[in-house]
Amino acid sequence: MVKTRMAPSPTGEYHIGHIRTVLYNYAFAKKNNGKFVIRIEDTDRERFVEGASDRILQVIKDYGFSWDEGPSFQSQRLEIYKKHALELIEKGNAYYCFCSEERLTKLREDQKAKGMPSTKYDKKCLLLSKDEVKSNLNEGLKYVIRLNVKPNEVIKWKDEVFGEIEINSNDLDDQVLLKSDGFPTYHLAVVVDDHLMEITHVIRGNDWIPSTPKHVLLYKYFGWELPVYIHLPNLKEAGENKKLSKRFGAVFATEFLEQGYLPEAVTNFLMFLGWNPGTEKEIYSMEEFINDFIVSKIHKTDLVVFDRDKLSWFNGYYIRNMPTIDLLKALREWSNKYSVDLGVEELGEKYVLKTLELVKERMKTLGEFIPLTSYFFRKPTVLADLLKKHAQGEEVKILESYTKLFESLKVWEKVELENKSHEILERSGFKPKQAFMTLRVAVSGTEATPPLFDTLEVLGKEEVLQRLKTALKLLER
RNA sequence: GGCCCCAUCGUCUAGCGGUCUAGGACGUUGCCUUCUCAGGGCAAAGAUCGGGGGUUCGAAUCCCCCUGGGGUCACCA
Repeated sequence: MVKTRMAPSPTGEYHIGHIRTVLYNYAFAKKNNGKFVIRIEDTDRERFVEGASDRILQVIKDYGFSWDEGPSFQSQRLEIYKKHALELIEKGNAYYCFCSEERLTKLREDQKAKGMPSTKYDKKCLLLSKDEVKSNLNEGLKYVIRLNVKPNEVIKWKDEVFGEIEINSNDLDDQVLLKSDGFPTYHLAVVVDDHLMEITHVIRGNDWIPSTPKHVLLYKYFGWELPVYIHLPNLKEAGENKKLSKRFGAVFATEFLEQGYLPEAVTNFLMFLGWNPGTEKEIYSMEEFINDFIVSKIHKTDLVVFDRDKLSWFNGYYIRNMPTIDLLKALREWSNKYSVDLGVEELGEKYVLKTLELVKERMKTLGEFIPLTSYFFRKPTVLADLLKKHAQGEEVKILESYTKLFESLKVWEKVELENKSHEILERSGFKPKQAFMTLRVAVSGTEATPPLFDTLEVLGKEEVLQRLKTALKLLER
């Protein structure tokens, strides 16, 4: 059975790139009727961040994912890793090392000074006799357990995306497997856990390629079957050739949600960062993605730009194509979850729905609802200059004649408003733009709104007349 | 610096020896729809496929070199 996993480390906030990795792991498992598991890799006590794992789990859920097993925590499985490290010592594939940190740094400095191409541990402790080791252990000396890498051995494996990769063991260091605090390092823990949890496919960022040979070696020493490796192109910032940076916008998975991006829009965007179906279809639901996701279609490339403009387009697309009633629900949930005041409270659900109907094709994020609809819920601030801008000196005449017209109307709906408004144009000689822009500004305070007569209809007769009156007063001064 | 990986419009990409005068999407520009902004429709600009050698009747597609970019070299993951 296919089994994939996501193994977050609770050392900070979850990055949007991590969600993309979750997405691919999840989809691949589901596509193959397999399982997706979550494992928390909390083996670094120094960088451990309180509450981080809860937040990571939460954001994975917020993006619409669920898991079939876990979360399990590596910190609760310490004995298992130690047992396996000992097993390797037994076999001669690992050894105790009692070297101090000072010696290690000095060693590295010396190697660097000598111009050695890379710095590596010198296997000093491998020379220790069994008795020496035993007495060191009895004295309670601090130790680590290191991988015993044999020289000049070719290590190779086949990556499903990048193909055959091989490396000489001379380029590998005697990696620490078990730290002096009794915790395993990543390399030991992943291999042991992936094997014990029967993970069949490892899908992760290609920044892991350089450490894969260590894992391959470990599998070999344990005598275990290698999982299938699928490395993904990493995400980068446009123009920077660098990792995503806060300087250019959100980078944490939660930030996008906070700003009013829809999970399904973000995941749709993420799907195409390193994968495509080979067709021209670009709008994908999770089900469709699971159905069409094929590993051979993962783009074999180094870096992929995280194009915020395209994300924004996806989000706008999802917003305007969502039934308005569902959008309103999403908007309310968002405002509750992130304590954002929509500023719509007193006017009732129906009214809010009408305004949303008018602005939804203009929204790129949920948050944009607020500035886009503010004049529907509060009196706008109207600037005299703006009022005069399109009126060509006729602002008072325009506002007065339309006030008179609107007062006389029995039916307040947009077709009627539009027809009657055009009739005035003919009689008075106002140009459409001249009159309608003036009205628009008087009623909304801005030059950009949904179609004027839709706006007037929603605002209602009383409110429109009041605003026209206010505008007229402003002009008197 | 050692090792590993990568290289098609600005960006995400299609392409797997001939159908490519290189297709789509985002972005950009223009036109139409119109009272504005969006949205929608249409159109345009935009890559001699990083460069140079091969292989082949024929290469974006295969091979080599160069260049450029990225990753990684911890008792971090």
